[in-house]
Amino acid sequence: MKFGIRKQRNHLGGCRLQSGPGSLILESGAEAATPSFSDDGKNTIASQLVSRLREAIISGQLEAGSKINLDRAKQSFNVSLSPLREALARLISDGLVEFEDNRGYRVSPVSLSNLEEITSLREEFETYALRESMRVGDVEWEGNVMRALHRLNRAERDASKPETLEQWEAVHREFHLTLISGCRRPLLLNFCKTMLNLNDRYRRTFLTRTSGDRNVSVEHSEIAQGTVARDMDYACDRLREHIHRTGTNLRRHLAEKGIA
Amino acid sequence: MKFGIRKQRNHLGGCRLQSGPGSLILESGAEAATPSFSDDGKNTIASQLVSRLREAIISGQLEAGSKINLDRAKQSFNVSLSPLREALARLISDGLVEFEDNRGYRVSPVSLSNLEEITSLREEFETYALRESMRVGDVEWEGNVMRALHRLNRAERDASKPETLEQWEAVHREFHLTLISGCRRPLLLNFCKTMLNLNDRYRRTFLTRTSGDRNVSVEHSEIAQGTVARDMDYACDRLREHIHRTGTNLRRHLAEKGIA
DNA sequence: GCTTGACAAATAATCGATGATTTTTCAAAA
DNA sequence: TTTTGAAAAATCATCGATTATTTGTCAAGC
Repeated sequence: MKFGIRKQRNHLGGCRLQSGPGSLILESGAEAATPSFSDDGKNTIASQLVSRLREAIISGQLEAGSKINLDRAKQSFNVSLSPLREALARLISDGLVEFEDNRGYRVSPVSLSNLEEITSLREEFETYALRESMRVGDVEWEGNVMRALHRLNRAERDASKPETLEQWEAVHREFHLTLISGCRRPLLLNFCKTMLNLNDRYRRTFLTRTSGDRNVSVEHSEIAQGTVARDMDYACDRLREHIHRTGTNLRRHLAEKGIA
Repeated sequence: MKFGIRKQRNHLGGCRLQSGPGSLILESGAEAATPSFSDDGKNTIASQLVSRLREAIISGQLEAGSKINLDRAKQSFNVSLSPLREALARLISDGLVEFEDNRGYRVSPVSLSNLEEITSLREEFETYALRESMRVGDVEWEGNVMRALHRLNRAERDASKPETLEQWEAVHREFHLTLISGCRRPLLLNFCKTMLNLNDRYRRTFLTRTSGDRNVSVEHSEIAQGTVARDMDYACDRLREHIHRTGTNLRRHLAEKGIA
């Protein structure tokens, strides 16, 4: 007996979860597009908060390293303490939030060494997962890869339009996750997803546009083509280069901003 | 102004956090041995609960796949709902607990495919971390490895005495973590630690003693010797075999118990 | 001026109660 | 007998208030 939009008769009246002044208004347009599926796993306030907080951190709206004041966060997200704490606790696993007893939560700081670890772990883990996917992935997975590539190529990335940036980020993330989704290893996929999140935070914070000497579309296409052709070495080498180049670019931008 | 045992004047009177009938009494003797260091990171009830719940799950006291009834857990751990929920939320990251909106928390189930994934991921990434450790690890790390090996060799593993089993588990875990602790990659170490936890749950649940055709002490010694000698291929091969053998044994025991 | 320690303010952590959802029960209808 | 659906019970989720800890302030002592 679950269909359509949930009743959600909580204490907040109609204007539930509206956000603070000017910022943090998230994912309110997207879910209107698919109204009958809007309740997959985001029924509770705590779960909604996990998504909203994650997005706020990855997008850079919540500054890296900054302390998360519970009272203020409570107000700007218009929620009460219990779901907020629970959501933050879950975000620790993502590496996006840190916690210390009696000192509360803070947004994980960024650093050069952290970025370098993320990059090298992505190189290792994502190519491993890609290889496994090519080994055991089925035809449906291949189709998903091609579809994800197509969507990515169609999505334009115009820095002047924030909504296209959001959209590009979503399909880009989806592309990388689809590539490795054939491997049938939930724990590995979960870890790769976490690393991708962390990486995206750096990209969205420090990289407004790609470096001139890259054609990222071609890189994506080569990876995808090699993948569906099951050319393991070729696909993995392209993917590794792709990850490595982004890491190098990011490292330069961090250095420019004086981040150690 | 933090020394010695914390005041901890909470509402529970003297008999705080005592557990339910007959089971789940954990880590009460150990902390008396090191009274002046008992408060590293476990001040709050929620954080204490994380440790206690993790240990209860890994040791098998909380049955795999079973639902965690919040009311009952609240009572048997003698805590209130807020820290309990927060602790469980944090444990999701460890892969020890699963969660579903409005259906609550449950202990992650065990399965053959889960075990196989854990084993193969350990083979890949523990050897990767070991190689990195040998590449960049310093002398202090080498010393730590030899000390961990020594402690492991000294610890006896008598199935008839549960407290020695606990002790052996602790030093065994410490040995494996120390091996890779030289790599200077917190995210990688964290992942390996998680996999080790998951693996230990299988071992402690399904393997009361090691198979007769193994000399685990020798295996550990070979790994450690190869490691401090920085013989990368040798050490990694020994470690991989070690992990693989345990995986094979476990798989057999799971099959015997009819677990798919 | 610098340190120290008590006090106050800010913040984090916990609790008990209440609201919301899921699960169970059970009688009526098919 | 099986199915259905409403009511009851059990359980989960959230809230507001209370308690505990940390941080900030500032005057007294050195």
